[in-house]
Amino acid sequence: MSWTDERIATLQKMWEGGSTASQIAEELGGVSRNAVIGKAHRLGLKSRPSPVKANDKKKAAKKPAAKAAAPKPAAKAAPKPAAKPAPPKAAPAPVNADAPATGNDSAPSQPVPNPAPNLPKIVSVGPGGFLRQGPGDQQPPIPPAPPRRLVPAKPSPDIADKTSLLDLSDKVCRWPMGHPGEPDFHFCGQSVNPGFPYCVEHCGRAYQAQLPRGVRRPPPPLPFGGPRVR
DNA sequence: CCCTGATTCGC
DNA sequence: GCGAATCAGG
Repeated sequence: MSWTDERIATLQKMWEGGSTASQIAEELGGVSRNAVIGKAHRLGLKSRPSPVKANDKKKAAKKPAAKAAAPKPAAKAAPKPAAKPAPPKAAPAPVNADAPATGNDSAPSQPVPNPAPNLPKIVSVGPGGFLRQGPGDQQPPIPPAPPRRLVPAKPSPDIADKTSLLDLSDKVCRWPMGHPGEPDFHFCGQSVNPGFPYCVEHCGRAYQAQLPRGVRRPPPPLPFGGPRVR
């Protein structure tokens, strides 16, 4: 298998979308996890939570003589300024539940299609203003797919209303709908909750409040998460 | 053990 | 450029 433009694009988007190299490799097919990582680095994209690269302490002058026979005298001098965009953590954002704010070309006055008139059991309010909910509280509130048309124009009509891999940007929700590789696989495409990779609705699913032990349920829907069902 | 990404190096 | 082998942390 060779790295065609499409395969590279898939790799790129999935990599940026947070998928692991294994998942990407499995999705692309015909390549190994190492191939994906190698290609990703060659493409220039890299970083992302690496278990190995993250730390850098207490190794400077600890055991210089532990390994005398250094098999790989690699000369390294790459100061990586650990760039942490600090995703959804402690963000003391003013909870303006109905102030979408910023680059919303066309979202007049209907940010959340589900105001939930009865206000069931919201656990907490996320930093971006989305509502955190328990894993089990997702059943009723997703009735109609809100008409979204913030995409300028589509060259191909059969994917006219779908956000494809190539349509992802910082402005649209990257929540995957379906599985990559399937014919109708696409992404949510809604306007993002400012500062997050997902829209408000999917932020509520991505960042769930912890439930007390015993009440927790195992299967939370994760993007690219579970085993493929083929 | 499993997983992860990073890096090296022969091709 | 490619990716298996290897490394190294979780």
